[in-house]
Amino acid sequence: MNAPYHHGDLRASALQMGMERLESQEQPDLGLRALARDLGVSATALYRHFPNKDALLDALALEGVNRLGQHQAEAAAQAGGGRDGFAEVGVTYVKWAVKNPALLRLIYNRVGQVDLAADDPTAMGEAFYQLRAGIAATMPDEMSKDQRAAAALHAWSLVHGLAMLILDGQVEYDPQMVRKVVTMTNFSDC
Amino acid sequence: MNAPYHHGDLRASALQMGMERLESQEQPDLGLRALARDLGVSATALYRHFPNKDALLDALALEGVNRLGQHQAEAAAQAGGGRDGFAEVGVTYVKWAVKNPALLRLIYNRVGQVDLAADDPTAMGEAFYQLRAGIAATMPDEMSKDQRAAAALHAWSLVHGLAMLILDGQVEYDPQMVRKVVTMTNFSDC
DNA sequence: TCGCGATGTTTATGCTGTTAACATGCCAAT
DNA sequence: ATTGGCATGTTAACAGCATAAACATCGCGA
Repeated sequence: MNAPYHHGDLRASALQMGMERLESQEQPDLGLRALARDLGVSATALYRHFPNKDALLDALALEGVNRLGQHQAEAAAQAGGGRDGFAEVGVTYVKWAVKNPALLRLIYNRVGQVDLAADDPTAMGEAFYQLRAGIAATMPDEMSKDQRAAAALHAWSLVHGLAMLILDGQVEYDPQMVRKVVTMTNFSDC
Repeated sequence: MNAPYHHGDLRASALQMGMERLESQEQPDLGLRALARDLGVSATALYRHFPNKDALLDALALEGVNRLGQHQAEAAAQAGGGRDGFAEVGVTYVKWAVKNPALLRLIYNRVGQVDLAADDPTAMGEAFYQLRAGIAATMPDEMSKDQRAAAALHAWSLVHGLAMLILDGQVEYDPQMVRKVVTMTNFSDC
C-alpha cells in the first residue's frame, strides 16, 4: 500500500466508506462533512476528488449498478432458461434489494437525474443498459421482438415494484410470498 | 372569505400552495422558507401550524393518498369487474402517477417513515389500507383468500414498479405499452 | 374592558454544500 | 541535486436550511 500523498488515496477511501455505509445502514449519512470527519480529513478535502456531492453519489450508484448487474447475470447463468429460471432471477432481484435497500434506492435516485438518451452515454447509462439487456435475455425464445420487450418490461416492473413496496415498509418481506408473486406471471397469452 | 387573523388561514394556504407545486412541478421546492416567502409571511410562521417540516409533508402526502385512492375507486367503479376491468384500473394507476410524479414520490417517501403496524393507526396508514383494499377488491372472485392476497400484491407491484421506472426516466411513457404490459398478467394458473 | 391564548416576527443556533485563499508535499524538468 | 509547479489538503467564509426561544400583536371571551 503506497501512500503517494498526505492521505494515501482519499478518493478510493471515500468511496469505500460510502459503500460500507450503504451496505450496513438503511439510511446512511453520506454527507460530505460526515464522510470527511470519519476519514480523518478536513471538511472540504473531498472537493479535490469530486466536483460536488452528486458526483460522489453518482460514483457510488455506478458501483451499485455494476454489482447488481453482475449479481443478476450470475443468477441468470446459474438458473438456466425457461420459466423456472426466470422466476429464480426475479426472486434474486428482490432478495438483493432487501439486502441492499439504501444502495438500490441510491441507484434509482441517481439514474433518474441522468439523461439516458444523451449523445455520449455515461458510465451509469451504460451499466443500466447492460442490466436491461440481461433481463431481456431471460425472456422465452418463442416470442417476437416486441413481445420480448414488453415481457422484459413486465418482469422488470414486477420485481422492481415489489422490491420498492417491501423497502417502503408496505409489504413485509416473505421469501415464499415473493416467489409466489413472481411465479404468478405466465406469458402464455401474448 | 373571512380573515380571522393576520393572514387568514395560513395552514390551509400553505397546504394549497404545496399541493399546487406538487401538481405543477417535477421537483417542487417544499422548503419551509420557500413556502413562507411565497406566502408573504415570515420564515418561521409555519411552525405555528405544523410542529416541523415532516408534519407538513405528511399532511400533503395524506391528501395525495386520498386523491389517489378516490381516483382508483372511481376507475374501478367505472371499469367494472373482470380482467378487462382490472387492466383498466392498473392503467389508471400508472397514468395518475405520470400526471402526478412528485406527489406519488412524496406519498411513498412519507409512508415509508410510518409504522403501519402501530397501535393507533395514523390517518396515513388508514388511507393506505383503503387503497390496498380497493386493489384487492378488483381481483377475480373465484380465488381463495391467499390467492387474492398474492394476486393483489402482484398487481400492485406491477403497476407501481412500472410507474416508478417511468418516473425515474428508465422507460418512456407510452400508453399502449403500459396497457400491453398490464394486460400481460393472467391469473389462470394460480 | 381586560386579559389571555392564538398567531406572526425577530433573532439566534447549528447543520449543510460550496467557494476562495492559503499551505504542503511530491514529481519532473532543468 | 535543485527547483518549479501541480496535486492535494486546510482554513475561513458564505448562503441556505430546519429549528428554537423570546418578543409582538391581534381577536375573542370573561
